[in-house]
Amino acid sequence: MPKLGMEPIRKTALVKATIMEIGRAGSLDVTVGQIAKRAGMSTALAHHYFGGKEQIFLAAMRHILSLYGAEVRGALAAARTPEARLEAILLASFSATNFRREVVSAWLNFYVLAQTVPGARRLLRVYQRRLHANLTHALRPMAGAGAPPLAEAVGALIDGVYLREALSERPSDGRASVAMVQSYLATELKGLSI
Amino acid sequence: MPKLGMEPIRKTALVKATIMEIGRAGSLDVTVGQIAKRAGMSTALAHHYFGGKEQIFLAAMRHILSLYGAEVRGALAAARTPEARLEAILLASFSATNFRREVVSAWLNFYVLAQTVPGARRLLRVYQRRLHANLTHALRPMAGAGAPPLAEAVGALIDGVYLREALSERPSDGRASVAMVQSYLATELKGLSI
DNA sequence: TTTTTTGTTGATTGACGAGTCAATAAACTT
DNA sequence: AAGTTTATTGACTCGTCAATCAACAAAAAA
Repeated sequence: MPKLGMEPIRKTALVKATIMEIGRAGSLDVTVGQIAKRAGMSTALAHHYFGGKEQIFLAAMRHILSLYGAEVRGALAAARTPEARLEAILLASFSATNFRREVVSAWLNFYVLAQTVPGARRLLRVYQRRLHANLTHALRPMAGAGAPPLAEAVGALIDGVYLREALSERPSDGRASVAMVQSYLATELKGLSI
Repeated sequence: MPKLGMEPIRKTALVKATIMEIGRAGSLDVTVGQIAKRAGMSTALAHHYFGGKEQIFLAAMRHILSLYGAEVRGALAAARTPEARLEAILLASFSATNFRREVVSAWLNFYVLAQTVPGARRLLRVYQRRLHANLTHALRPMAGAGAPPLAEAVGALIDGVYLREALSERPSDGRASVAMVQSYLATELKGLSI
């Protein structure tokens, strides 16, 4: 009994299932069969809607990225001062969501994919540019012309801290990560006015 | 015509071939057959010496790590002042070697593997501890008791800068990476004495 | 010299997996 | 009512691959 308009439902189900399976496996070593099964359909249907495995993966990455983007926008909307803007970006970047196993796994494998798959590389660029733009905007009032290079450094620091926290033994602590980046920035900004 | 004492020769050949193949594929999606072929032997022999695919991968990771360690030690040996120590660590971390395609690929996949394979996680810990110890030692004269947490931040910054540089479009520029971390440190250390 | 250890591979096994196809069925169009 | 589009799947193809085995060869030990 084919109900019409299934395409978006099936596609989101597949994307969610893909992210869950990547989290379970810790890698992209996931079969279309596993994804389809978790999404409650046949492998043939998964192929029907996405055409191939790589496109399923890319859709999943796009989804992760859009979740992160929404989180940042949401936090940013309520921020009035530059300091609040910065904190909003950091809180969103180190939120509990981003430390969930599936999300960590997605990001790490995203980096691997970005080496060779043009689509993944493009998505990574989108993330990096957006982060850089947000940081520059927030830092401009404090750092003026020094904002762009400082944003570069803070962006790298965020990625590095995330990487370490995500791969640490203990359950990841977003608050500590935020504090670390903030203390770095505090000194850095103080330095500017000397 | 079996010459004796082949084991170490075969093993190093396999490790090198593994790293090259990982670089070629950009992932761990590499067959034992490809590795064995590049190393000039049969798949059966690869299994004979290593027992399985995972052990080949771990040996390759160990090799990458030992190369990096040797590079750091070499640079550190010549450094007399704390500043020179720091620079040595940075130069080694952002050397051309570490930006070669195979090495980048090995590191990225290493992170992925560290999520699920205990052996890989252990190796990652070794790298992190060693870096932290080296940084703390170099920073102690300048930062005193503040050295350990500062070393933590610098370590994360190094990883983050490496990640970005390794995945950037343009050929990676080690010198710029070193400069970025150094300028961060300069401000940070100046801040301490205020 | 027999035996054991070390090196080596072709061939095979057994399993899995991506993608295709033909077929079925319900809904929507004309 | 006939035709078209959308949804859906079981079965199949074709390929790959990790791991094992049996067998051969040469050096070292006994």
